[in-house]
Amino acid sequence: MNIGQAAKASGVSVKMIRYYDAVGLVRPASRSEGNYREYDAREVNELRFIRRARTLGFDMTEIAQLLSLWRDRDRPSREVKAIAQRHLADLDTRIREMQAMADTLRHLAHCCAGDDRPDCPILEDLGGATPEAVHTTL
Amino acid sequence: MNIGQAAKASGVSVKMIRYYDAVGLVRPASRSEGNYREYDAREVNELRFIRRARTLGFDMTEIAQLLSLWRDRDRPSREVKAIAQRHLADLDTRIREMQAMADTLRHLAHCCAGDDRPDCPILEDLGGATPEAVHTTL
DNA sequence: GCTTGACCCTCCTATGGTGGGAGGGTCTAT
DNA sequence: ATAGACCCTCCCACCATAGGAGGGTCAAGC
Repeated sequence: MNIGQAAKASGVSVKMIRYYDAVGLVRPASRSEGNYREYDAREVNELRFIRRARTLGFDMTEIAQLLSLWRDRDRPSREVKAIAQRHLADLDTRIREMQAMADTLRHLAHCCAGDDRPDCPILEDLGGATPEAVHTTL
Repeated sequence: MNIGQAAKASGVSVKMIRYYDAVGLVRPASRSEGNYREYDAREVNELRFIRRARTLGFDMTEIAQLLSLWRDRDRPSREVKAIAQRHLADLDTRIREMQAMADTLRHLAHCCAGDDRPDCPILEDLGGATPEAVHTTL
């Protein structure tokens, strides 16, 4: 199985397979006589695993850990869960931050007439957050 | 006012001020005899504006547009609102995506015992999403 | 056996926003 | 005059991904 077929079967792009190979996230693929990378079902499964983990937002460091636990039949599920929960906490933090942004923006946009007039609470907020500080520090 | 003072007054790091200068987000700062960048209250206000916009998640392209509207006293607030709403929609999309990730992960983590045993629904999900596809495509 | 086209290879570039550092110049206070 | 704080430019790294150039390999059809 060539890299193109592995890409189709796993849903990971050819580019990314080569990248994962280069950085050592997957073990170096064996090579054909013509120096083509060769893949079997096992390796395609690992690529799938990586793709699925990426869609859940795990970064490559976390995926490397998850992969090695996946390969280890005697892993304690505690370790997997710990990684997942750390990542989950991370996600929740980022979601909260983005929600704070969105809430502020929604409020400002709601207060903005959005017509021909120049008065705009959005720009006022951006420009005038704490204007007095400038005067006092100059 | 030197760049360090402008950084303190605006809350934007020295590094980032130079970067905004280099990429043209702000107009090139005037220079002293010794080639030091010089800032006045007006420019510090623009840096503040940028910082505030960054905390609301606007990217540099959007900020460039917002800045030019801010500088234009005759802008129609419609244009500002349009940019804000586009960005808001973007934020909401990303929030929804991350929430989907978090929800899935929360469910999987909840189902995982997290003890010494190797059985782990998290790894099962990552590895076994659609395993039959591999067999049928090999 | 030769050509064609699909596929593969490596190496380089860019993205976006930020930080870090090297190597060297400027300014200010003692 | 010297020390120390500050500034300058230029380069590198991050993370995950995509694009392209320049060239090799393979399979099918002639």
